[in-house]
Amino acid sequence: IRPPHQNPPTTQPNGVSVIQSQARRAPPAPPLASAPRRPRPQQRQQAPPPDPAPRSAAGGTATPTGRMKKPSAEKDSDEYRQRRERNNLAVKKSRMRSKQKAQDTQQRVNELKEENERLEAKIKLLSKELSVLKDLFLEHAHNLADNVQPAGAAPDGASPANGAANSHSQ
Amino acid sequence: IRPPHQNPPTTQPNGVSVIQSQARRAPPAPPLASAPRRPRPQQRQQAPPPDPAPRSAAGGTATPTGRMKKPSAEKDSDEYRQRRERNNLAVKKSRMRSKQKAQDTQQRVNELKEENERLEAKIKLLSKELSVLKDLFLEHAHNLADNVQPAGAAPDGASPANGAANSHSQ
DNA sequence: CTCTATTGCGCAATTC
DNA sequence: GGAATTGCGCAATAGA
Repeated sequence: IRPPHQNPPTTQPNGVSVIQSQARRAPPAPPLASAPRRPRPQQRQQAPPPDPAPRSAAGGTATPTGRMKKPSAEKDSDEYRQRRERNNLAVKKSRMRSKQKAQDTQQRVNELKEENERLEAKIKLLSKELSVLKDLFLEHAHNLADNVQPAGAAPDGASPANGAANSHSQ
Repeated sequence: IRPPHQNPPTTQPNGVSVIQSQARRAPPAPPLASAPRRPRPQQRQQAPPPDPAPRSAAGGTATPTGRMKKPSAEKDSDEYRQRRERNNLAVKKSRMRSKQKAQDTQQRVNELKEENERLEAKIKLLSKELSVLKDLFLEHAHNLADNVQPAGAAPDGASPANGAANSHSQ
């Protein structure tokens, strides 16, 4: 595992503070083979899977220089930058939480495992105790039998411990 | 959760199919305010924070101070594309596993919780049984007392069930 | 050194 | 319009 680094927000590892800066990104930065920006189908919404039409390729870009979607400026926009930055922040936050949750869950597993062991140990103990007591009962019963039967005359019928023969289902 | 969509890579939102071909990405694509590709500081390795020389952009083919790994062409390289693609694949795989693991862990928690309940129920049962048996013992002890003491004469000393007075803790 | 696996990051789409 | 999520690609590493 790799210990998370820590990079204080607003600073890049290399020390470049990238944050709220400004401008630059003149090059549209063709993301490359990057994602078509996935449709992101969600549970409720089901994007039509097929998209048989492989796009007419890059042809469309009427505005090589400009952004197609947005008439013109967008990335140059100061506001765009702000939004991006806020989003980036939100993303970081979200991911942090996600990670934290995963860790917590893992820990939960460990705790539960421990408790399980504890409980099992207890069960073992209780079972043993029970077994001992039962043996005592049996022994006692035998003693009674030895006394009563061979002697022929029972000293008295008083307080016969009762014949409770417990039958446990285990 | 969102059902993974399926987006056949190779399609751009705007309809540009950009995939594995080559060519294109002429623009160095300054990702924006983004990091100059962060050094990714890690525990063991601490990128020398300073890198005072902020790359002179693409130009420097030479490797003055700044190491231009690849003098110039790199992204245009066919090989570059291949590597990227392979990595993208690996990334996807890795993320999938990660997600799967998280799910498994969560499920583990549920299972353990269930088992815990089971065990606790069992403990309850055993405890109850024990308690009953103990009560029987007590009752028996009392009966003995009633018989022996008041009568004054023990019928016989034969096979006295033994005086085991068990004292249980808890 | 090459290749895969991980991981932080920023982006954009989508949800809420 | 805004924050939160999430799939994706990139690049830097870690690991083999």
